[in-house]
Amino acid sequence: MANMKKIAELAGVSLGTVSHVLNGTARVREPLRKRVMDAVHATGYQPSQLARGLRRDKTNLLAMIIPDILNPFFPGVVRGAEDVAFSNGYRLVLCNTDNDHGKEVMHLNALRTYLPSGLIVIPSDFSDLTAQTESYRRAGAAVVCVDRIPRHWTGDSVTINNAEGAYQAANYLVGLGHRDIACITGPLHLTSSQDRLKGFKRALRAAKIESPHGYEQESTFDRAGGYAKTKILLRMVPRPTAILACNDLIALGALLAIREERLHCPEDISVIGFDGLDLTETTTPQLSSVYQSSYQLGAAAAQLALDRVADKTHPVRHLVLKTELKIRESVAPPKNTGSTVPLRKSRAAAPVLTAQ
Amino acid sequence: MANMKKIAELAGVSLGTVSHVLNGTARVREPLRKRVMDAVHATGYQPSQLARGLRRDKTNLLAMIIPDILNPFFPGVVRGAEDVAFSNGYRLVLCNTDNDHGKEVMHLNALRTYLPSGLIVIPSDFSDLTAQTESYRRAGAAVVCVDRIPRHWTGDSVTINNAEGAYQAANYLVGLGHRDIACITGPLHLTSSQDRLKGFKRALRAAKIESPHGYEQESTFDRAGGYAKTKILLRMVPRPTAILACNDLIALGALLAIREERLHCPEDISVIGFDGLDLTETTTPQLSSVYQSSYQLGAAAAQLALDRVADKTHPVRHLVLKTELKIRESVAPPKNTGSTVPLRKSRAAAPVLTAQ
DNA sequence: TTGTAGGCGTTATCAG
DNA sequence: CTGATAACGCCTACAA
Repeated sequence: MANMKKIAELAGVSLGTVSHVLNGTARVREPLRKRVMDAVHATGYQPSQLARGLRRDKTNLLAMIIPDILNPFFPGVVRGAEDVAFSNGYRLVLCNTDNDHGKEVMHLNALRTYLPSGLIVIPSDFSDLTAQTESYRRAGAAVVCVDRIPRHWTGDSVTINNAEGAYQAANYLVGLGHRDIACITGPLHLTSSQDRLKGFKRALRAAKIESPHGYEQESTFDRAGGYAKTKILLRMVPRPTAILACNDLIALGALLAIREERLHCPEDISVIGFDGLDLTETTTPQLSSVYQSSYQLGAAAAQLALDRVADKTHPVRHLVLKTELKIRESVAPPKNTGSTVPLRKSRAAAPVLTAQ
Repeated sequence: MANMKKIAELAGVSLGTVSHVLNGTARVREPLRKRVMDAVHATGYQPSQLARGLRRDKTNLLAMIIPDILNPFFPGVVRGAEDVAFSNGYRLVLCNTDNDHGKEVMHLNALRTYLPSGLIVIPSDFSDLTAQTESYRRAGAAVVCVDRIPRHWTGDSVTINNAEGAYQAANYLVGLGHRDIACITGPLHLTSSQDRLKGFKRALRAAKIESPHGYEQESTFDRAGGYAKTKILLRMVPRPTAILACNDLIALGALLAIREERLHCPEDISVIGFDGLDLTETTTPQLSSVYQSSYQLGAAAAQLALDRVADKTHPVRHLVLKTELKIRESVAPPKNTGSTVPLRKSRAAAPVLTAQ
């Protein structure tokens, strides 16, 4: 592989001049410059990122740490980050933690000595990352925290407005006439889960609704959890007429449990999910959901990181992206308040409604 | 950040000894060894991957190039590769090409000078990669091609048995009594698409079925393509009674088009997808599909790469993974041959069948 | 068994 | 404006 020395020989200039031409670090006279560039093109020379990084104390790598790319929420985040990174000449090193703090630390340690310019991290469930990430900052890397923010986090961050999103969803159900509204939350040690629950409760409080104790069920962020918790909810008296599922996978499990109990969504029970994944469009009924742009989340995070690379003294920013309530087929008024025609009419076997 | 020199000072030994201890490249006497390790632990020292890579002419990075992580097929591949990489001490640099050969080349060029140990690539649609990847081989990297194999590819590769998978699916439809079977293929410049079509045709030939010309529709590998092509198919005379969609997203589009035309799957028309994504379980009806393990695909690719890193002289391998036909709700015998009870009975509004 | 020194490919500093 | 030259941190002959 060609190196600078060879280019210098070919162009008949010194090594330093080649570097100056390549980095624009000094105004080199045109004839020399051209000779250098010709040699570069002739050989297909590309500078060694390894040597460059070693010398500059920094590479064009961004470390990205996420729980699990198999969870359909995360590909969007990764893609958003990669696009912004790529268009700025950076590359992404992707690491999955499975929400395992040990793995997270291993990745963090292993990548630091590559001297990435930035670190974009969606923390594993239980982690307090300040210790680990501090060493990145010391190494000059820009650290951005995404989606879930550890307590006491002081660096840049991007989240969505979890509380507001949940509030709007719950409020919509209230507006439809629902009074018996349950919530299946995500793991409550996550800030995002906590905030969604807060928003849910605020909506109920505003409507002066008091829920039975078991109406709030904590679940894992997956279908199995949603299924299990819904089974519990469906056995409660009074049975809830609506469920706010704090992510779409939970909602998927809820739909499954509802069908298995020979109930119908939305006629017997309404369901709203959270995230607005593509799969909400292909379920039956189509799933209403609090949409958030995972792509924007990732893109914003990468941009924040690159901004900080460019200016270390920039004041810390906490970006909060908006959610959007997308109502599809999975919600309807409760049976006993027949104020509105149900949204789905095509299913002949649907239970007859009391009004209209 | 601590470096080897500092460790040497702390332990009161020479720089070379530290290196020997760390790399096990010479048998260092225990007391010295211990002093070195103590210093390492005390400082939390980790060797600079940049310097090490520069010196060794190779890093513990694997470059992974895929079309688009947002396509639900690819996260599994990435995860499989990352798991194998991680458990062997390697990290993955992830690049999306959007099937854009230009982008692919940019990524390839940008990553080469990081001296990754391996390159795992799912080629962009049109690319002949031999030129690009040759430079990786020269740089000592192990190159593995996954899922789609360029013509004339001579290196290691992993694919699935596309032809056999499609054959089995088509054959199953034939066995059910279908004679009017259409196929919506992926882009036919991809080997995977070609092979699936071949398998489809072989099954029909074996059953002595001759299809009208338009029964083979070429589509992009997405929902929109599947939707559009299905619309075309549904207007043909005779209308096909079954469709083999060459991936699940196409099948999703087919389901949508069928519903929009007020037809029913599987009563009016059967659909089988390809890939066996999770989403096939949550559609209505649940989608039958030719399952392949994207995770295994990625894991095998990474393993092949690491094997070659360990032994450059290993003979070239072409792994071909098996598919498995998963029959769910989206297939039934054609209406005019009432040999079997349809699989779905729950929908009251379903058209009456001619027999049974 | 341990220490020394050269060099991997860059960049940056500093004379000319 | 151009050219030497010294690091960056590590590995590895080779010498002791």
